[in-house]
Amino acid sequence: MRLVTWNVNSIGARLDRVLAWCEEHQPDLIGIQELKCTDDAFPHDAFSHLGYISYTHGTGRWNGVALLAKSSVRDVTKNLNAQPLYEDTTEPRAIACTFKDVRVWNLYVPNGREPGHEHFAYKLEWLKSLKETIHAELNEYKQLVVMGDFNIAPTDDDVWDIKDFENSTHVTVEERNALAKVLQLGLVDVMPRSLKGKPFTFWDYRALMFQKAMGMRIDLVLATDTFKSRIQDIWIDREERKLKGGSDHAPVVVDFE
DNA sequence: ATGGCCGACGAAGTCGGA
Repeated sequence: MRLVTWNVNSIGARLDRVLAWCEEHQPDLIGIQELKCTDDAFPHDAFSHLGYISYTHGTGRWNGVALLAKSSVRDVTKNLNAQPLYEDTTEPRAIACTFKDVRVWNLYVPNGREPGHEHFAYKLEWLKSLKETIHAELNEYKQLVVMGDFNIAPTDDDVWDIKDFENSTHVTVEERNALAKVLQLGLVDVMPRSLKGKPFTFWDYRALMFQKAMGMRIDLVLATDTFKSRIQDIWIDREERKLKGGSDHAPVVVDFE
């Protein structure tokens, strides 16, 4: 079976690429982030032609997450338990489902903008609510995966050069501690295999960052030990990031069972 | 040392991304 997480940076702008990728790589379940479209505007038909049922959670211009499955799934959940608001709205950043015997959470963690920003405090609150949600889920599910764009580089090795990250988000002690609290519930950050170079999942569009190998590992797959033991391979499709008209994030592919 | 791109919205320029 094949499970994938991918921040597509607008499903509207990326539709042809995402369809082509799915056709070539045949994920059984793919979680995508940053839809930038409403549930109504989501291209359900285009995916159903490829055999996917799409479960979407999007409200428009920003954010948005979806799960696309080759077979029907159960217990679709949107939002975290007691998810904090941002500017009085519950943003569409979390969706979960039960796929066969595996519980899968697909996340788009808030960016944080800069340390000290209101959005940074929101990011930490959001991660706290993620911890509480996953804590509750672990009572029910042993085969659990929490994946998506975490907007956190877990260690200094997960960025091209930590010296370039002074006063930056994604690498602060606060963010890493908030992630560590989720892991302490009984999950492991499963390290993906890179097809070339360091196992980065994101390269900024600007300044030839991809060509200079200046990336970050911020798209993560967290798994319980019982699910991790079923993983045969986990790898980053950097080839997709190379292509013209691609997302700035690469798909992370989990082959299991 | 700095900035360098891209997408949505909407029709120019601003915001968000990380």
